[in-house]
Amino acid sequence: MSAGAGKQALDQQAFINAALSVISDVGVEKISMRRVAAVLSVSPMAVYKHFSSKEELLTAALDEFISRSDVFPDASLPWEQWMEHVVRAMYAALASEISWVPVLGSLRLGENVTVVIDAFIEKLTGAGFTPEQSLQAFFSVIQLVIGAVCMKSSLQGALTPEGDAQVSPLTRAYLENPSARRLEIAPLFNTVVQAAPLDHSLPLLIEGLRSRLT
Amino acid sequence: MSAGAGKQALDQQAFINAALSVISDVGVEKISMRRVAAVLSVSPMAVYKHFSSKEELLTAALDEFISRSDVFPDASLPWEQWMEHVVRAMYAALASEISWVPVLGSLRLGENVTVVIDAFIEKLTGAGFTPEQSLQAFFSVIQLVIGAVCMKSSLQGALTPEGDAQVSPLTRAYLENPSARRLEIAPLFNTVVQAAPLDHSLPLLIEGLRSRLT
DNA sequence: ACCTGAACACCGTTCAAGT
DNA sequence: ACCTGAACACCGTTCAAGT
Repeated sequence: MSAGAGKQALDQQAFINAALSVISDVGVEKISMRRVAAVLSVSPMAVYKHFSSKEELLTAALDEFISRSDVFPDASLPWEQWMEHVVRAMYAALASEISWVPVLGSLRLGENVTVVIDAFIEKLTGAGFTPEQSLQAFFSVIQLVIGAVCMKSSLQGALTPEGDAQVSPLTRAYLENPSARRLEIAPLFNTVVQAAPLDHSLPLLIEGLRSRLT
Repeated sequence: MSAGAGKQALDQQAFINAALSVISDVGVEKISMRRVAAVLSVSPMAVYKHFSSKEELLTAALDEFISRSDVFPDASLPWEQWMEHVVRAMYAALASEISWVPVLGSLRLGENVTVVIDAFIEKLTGAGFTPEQSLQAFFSVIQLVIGAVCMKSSLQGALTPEGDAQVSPLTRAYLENPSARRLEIAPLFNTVVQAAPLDHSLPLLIEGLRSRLT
């Protein structure tokens, strides 16, 4: 917009993009105002012209991340399949940028979440649920996604290196004080822990919802 | 143990207790090695004789927190009620020390979680579920608790001051771009958001489980 | 308006040293 | 063995100043 001075003023979006690129490089836990500024070759203090704190920048970055995740399937699917797709897409998005997980509980949810809510209510009311049931279903489902992704990140020990016997830390803790019962359970334990967390909880929830409908 | 030199050597437990007291004073997000050391009137570096990093100290502190939470009700309750009690007790414990929530996804689960698992499997297999179903039910339930407590902490804007109209930040975001649909939903919105998150999701899950049993 | 530089009050962690 | 002191390489944020 300005004259050809080479460097036009940066806007909020530029800092949000920079923040997301830092996050995908080093993770949310290592992002810093200095790093974000460095991506834009700008002084660390420039960020404060656009966001009043690190938390505000992260809140905006999370909202942008959500809007880029694009979770909606074909609208013509029956509600059970539509919901399963949306939930799995949310889970996949968060699992692909797992470092968001620890801060999910401390950041405000923003504008783009409301778009997802609208779609959810539209679909479920169309299927015969009341608006209230639909809204409650949405929050139940979000709970499951967040919980699942927390489980995933806390059950597998942060970085599982390549080879290794692939025994999760919790499985190891479980077998440190063995008992008759534990030895009986142990074979199940590792497979259940390693399974995709949504595979059991999501069908349970959908079944619960279906039983409300009829 | 040593002579009456006034100050016997500190053990791991002393540092864990100090960490928990710092957490209950200032929250997990503000704990630091220096603060923990200060509680014990000791050099910050003393902590490293017992824990090799801050993360290890936090992992031990979380495990201790879990063991103190004491979630088990009367064993004679039918499984649905037993489970509802355990889940609500877990939720209440985490809600009372809400600052744990953000780190739940990044800390390893420790020994004391395995005790809870054992009790869960015992109860559910006694009610007719297979060991595998019981274990999966446990993880589904943990997902719900973690998700619910994340929702709670991220839906209410960190600190809701006393009076105020009590409109959650998400509700406000929802009404910033109103539409016919949104105005219709709005009255529900705030009440659903403010409700205890488990009140809807937990019955759904239990209903789903019950339908598996028969 | 937007950005910079220096400074303040903190961090986690290492290392050599004390008793 | 257990703890200390000083130091290193970082943080978020404030403030006065530059253009």
